[in-house]
Amino acid sequence: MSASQTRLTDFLPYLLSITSNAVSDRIADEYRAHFGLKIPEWRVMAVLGDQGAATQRALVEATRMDKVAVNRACRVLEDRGLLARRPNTADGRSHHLALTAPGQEVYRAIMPIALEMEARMFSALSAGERTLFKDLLERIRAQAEATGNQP
Amino acid sequence: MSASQTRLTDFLPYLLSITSNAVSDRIADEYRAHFGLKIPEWRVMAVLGDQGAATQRALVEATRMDKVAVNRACRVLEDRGLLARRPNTADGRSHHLALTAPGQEVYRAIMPIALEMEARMFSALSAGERTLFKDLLERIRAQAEATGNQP
DNA sequence: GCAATTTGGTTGCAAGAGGAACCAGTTTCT
DNA sequence: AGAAACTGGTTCCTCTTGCAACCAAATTGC
Repeated sequence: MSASQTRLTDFLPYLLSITSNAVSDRIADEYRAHFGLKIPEWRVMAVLGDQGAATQRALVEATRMDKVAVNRACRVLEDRGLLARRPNTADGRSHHLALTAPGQEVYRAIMPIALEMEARMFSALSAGERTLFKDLLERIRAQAEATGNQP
Repeated sequence: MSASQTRLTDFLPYLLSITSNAVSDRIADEYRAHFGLKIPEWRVMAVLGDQGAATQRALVEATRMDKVAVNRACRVLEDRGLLARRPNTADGRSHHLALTAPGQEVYRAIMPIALEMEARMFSALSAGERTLFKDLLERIRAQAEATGNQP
């Protein structure tokens, strides 16, 4: 029972933040070095590679990123020819976005690296601890988001 | 054993990132609403309130923030009269920074709120789970930082 | 069928974060 | 003691991020 924990380094939000940053930085380096992709771009590719075509709206939901961030990431990927827009017959405002052939190749090349990097990054945890960790994160996030919306 | 987990929402770095952001956002709101403090400023106050005087160099270590961020936070706190600089007799380049009397009052007012907020944010976890979670975070961060430094 | 509201997407702006260059004071080496 | 290398702190600049306003297409209500 830590009686009076007033040390910054004992605060969970602080620990959570610096850990997340350490991991993100490390991963961002890797993606940039290997493919010149930033995290938002990689996230969009991950969703499209996994789910197939989607609108930006759908990508916002899937990645939990701001719609501006999604838009920018898509534009970059489009400019690089990794992603193509096709008109959405059901709704003239949006487009169906999908990976092009080169985009799918990049996706297939990235995926194993992403998984291997995740494995390396969390190698300090046993398989059981990893699933437990996921579960804890999920509960914390749910709580934080629930707490947030009382205007 | 998730055979082929290629879903973005199954990636630990992704989950870690969005959870950390959710918590940070929530906390940032609280500090801003109550005291007009940003997270970097709050971190500096937390360290000074707990440890007493320190140089910026020491604050950089204690908070794991960039030295520019520390400098800016200190300047803001100084302008608000919450923190004072005293010459460092041992080293003319740096100063000893410490909370002023009003600064200590703010610190004492913030602390219970910070603790209460932490408790609320992590109320989804049992006491045992919280310590476990801390431990897992620590190991992950160590691993991430170790992985990072091979130039 | 047309006005009013909503929604997907885009643009612009302003704040935040981090890096590189820089200054002043300190240590090291001769 | 003086030159060279180093370090704490500051400034400057760039890149990223998020919000708010905006446009165009679509839906709702009359």
